[in-house]
Amino acid sequence: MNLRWDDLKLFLAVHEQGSLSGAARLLKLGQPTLSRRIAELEAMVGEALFERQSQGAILTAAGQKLLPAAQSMAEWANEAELNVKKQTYLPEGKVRIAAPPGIAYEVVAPLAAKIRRKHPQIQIEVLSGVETLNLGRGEADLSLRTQKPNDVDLVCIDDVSSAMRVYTSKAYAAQLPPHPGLADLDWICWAAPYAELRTNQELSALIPNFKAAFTSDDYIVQVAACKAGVGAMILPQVLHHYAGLRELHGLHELDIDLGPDAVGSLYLVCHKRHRYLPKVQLVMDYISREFDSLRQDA
Amino acid sequence: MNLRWDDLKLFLAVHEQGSLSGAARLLKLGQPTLSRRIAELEAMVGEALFERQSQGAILTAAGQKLLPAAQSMAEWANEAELNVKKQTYLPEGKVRIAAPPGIAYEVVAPLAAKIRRKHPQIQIEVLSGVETLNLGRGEADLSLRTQKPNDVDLVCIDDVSSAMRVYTSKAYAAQLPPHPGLADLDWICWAAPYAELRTNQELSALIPNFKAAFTSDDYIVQVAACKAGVGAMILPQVLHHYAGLRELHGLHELDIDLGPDAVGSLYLVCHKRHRYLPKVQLVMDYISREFDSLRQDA
DNA sequence: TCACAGCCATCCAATTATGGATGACTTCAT
DNA sequence: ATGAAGTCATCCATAATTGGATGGCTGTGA
Repeated sequence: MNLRWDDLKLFLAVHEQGSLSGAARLLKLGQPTLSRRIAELEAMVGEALFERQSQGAILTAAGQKLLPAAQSMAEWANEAELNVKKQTYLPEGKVRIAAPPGIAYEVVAPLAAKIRRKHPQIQIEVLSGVETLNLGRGEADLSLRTQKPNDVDLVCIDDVSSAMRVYTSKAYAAQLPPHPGLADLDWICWAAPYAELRTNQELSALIPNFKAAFTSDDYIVQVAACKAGVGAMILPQVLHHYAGLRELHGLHELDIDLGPDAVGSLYLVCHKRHRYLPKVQLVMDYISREFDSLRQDA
Repeated sequence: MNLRWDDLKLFLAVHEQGSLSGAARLLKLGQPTLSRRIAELEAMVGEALFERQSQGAILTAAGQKLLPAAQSMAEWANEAELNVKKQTYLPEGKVRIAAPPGIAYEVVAPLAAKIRRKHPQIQIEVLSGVETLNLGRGEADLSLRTQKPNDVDLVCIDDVSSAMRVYTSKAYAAQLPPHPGLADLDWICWAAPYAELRTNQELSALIPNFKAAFTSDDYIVQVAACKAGVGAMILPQVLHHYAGLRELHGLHELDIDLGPDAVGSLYLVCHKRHRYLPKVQLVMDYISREFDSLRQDA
């Protein structure tokens, strides 16, 4: 006959909740689905298991007889879940996170330190770069991306948006004319292989005959140049607020409007196969909490 | 976490069939479906349950831990099916009993006949041998053992003890000297693979330079040799009393003291998961009643 | 008497799952 | 060395399932 085991689960839920609707809510199923599934189970069994009333559903005699087996299955299913939880309760192992260089340095690295203090059994490997790694192939477990993924196998767990702002050293800002425009600034930009990054492209779009005054492929070098007064760079505002004790400390935010579209987003992405791995979940939770604090600082 | 109960069913089928393809065939599912469903279960569990090989799939340690719960669910699901089919809680199905050869022949076989007369819907399979089968793996539902189990998952339902005595044919006994010693007897013993049985070892301990006069791996052959006057064999006294109408009828009990430790026990053992299965419980009740009559005859 | 809230059953567009085809791999027999 | 037979994983057209919308019913309170 081959009763579907999940149907027995639904059957038990209906009994415990006292109604098909209640069971549907508990199991996060549609009420039509619950109704149909129970009807199919009854068809397979050959007689009614519930007597439907407007107040709910009551077990028939046949349903009463099925109940002990369903309850025992539920007990063993719970054992299975506890078993699995015990086995995987302590997340451990390496989690590889891919992130753009600035994010890698300012957000992920300090976060890794924080996670490691609490969870020494977790190793974090940060892949700093801008290539879209193949999460499905295991090239990274998690990815922080500035573009929303459109691959159906990828899940966007969380995201944070931020205004993009212009930052310089105080000394550099002091020697600017009043109300400077974008073209009045010397720009610090990304060198190859990062030349195609969005900030570079936006500056090219906004400034006629745009030429970067300084370029580097190393984020830290760019920040050092900015602090040394070489020029200006575009950064997410939340990074400036967030990294109070980090490299961005001491940079001055210019009061220059980059336009309504000057908003950057950061997406926490993973492959759906990895989503429930305990070690990945642990790190995702930490990143989400950082996103929470980023949102509150903004 | 909410493991899908049907996924556990698939998991168990893979284990029992030894491959994803085999499980797919058994369950009349597509092999890609089976492959994906197991992958999804593993994703939810957070680690691999099977080690895939070209020869099939082998349980990992995590899979081993999940197995008992899945097996128990299967048993209760089967109960649910039987329940539904019969509309009454009439135990039915196959019960496999493992027992040492002599016990299998003298006790279990006649008992099986008795049970079948009253309960034709119960099938009994007797596994005659001395290996300690893995009850947890479902290799047998019940076990009659001469050693008390110490596995925490096994339950000793009942047990019976008996003095061990020496038996020969009357003709053989008639030609013995008065008050013969153990060394005066020709011994009928177990051949490989049963050579390590306890009676063999006890004789080796009691008789210097002990050599069996006759060995066989077949219990019936040993009894036939004994009746034919080849020599003596050690048997539990209750078996001789019990099997009044059986093969041991006609054997003569010698008045030889084997010592105070010459006591054998028989334990009725099952796995705690099977304990409350109606079919198993029915057979256990019958065996316990046989133990009762063995104790009274002693 | 009437409105409301809960229930269940049905319809059908949207979503998800399935499995045939396929490729890659390993093992075994010739 | 080679072909056959088994395994597993992936793709994607097709089939199956889901659940929002809806209607009908009952019980309850104003």
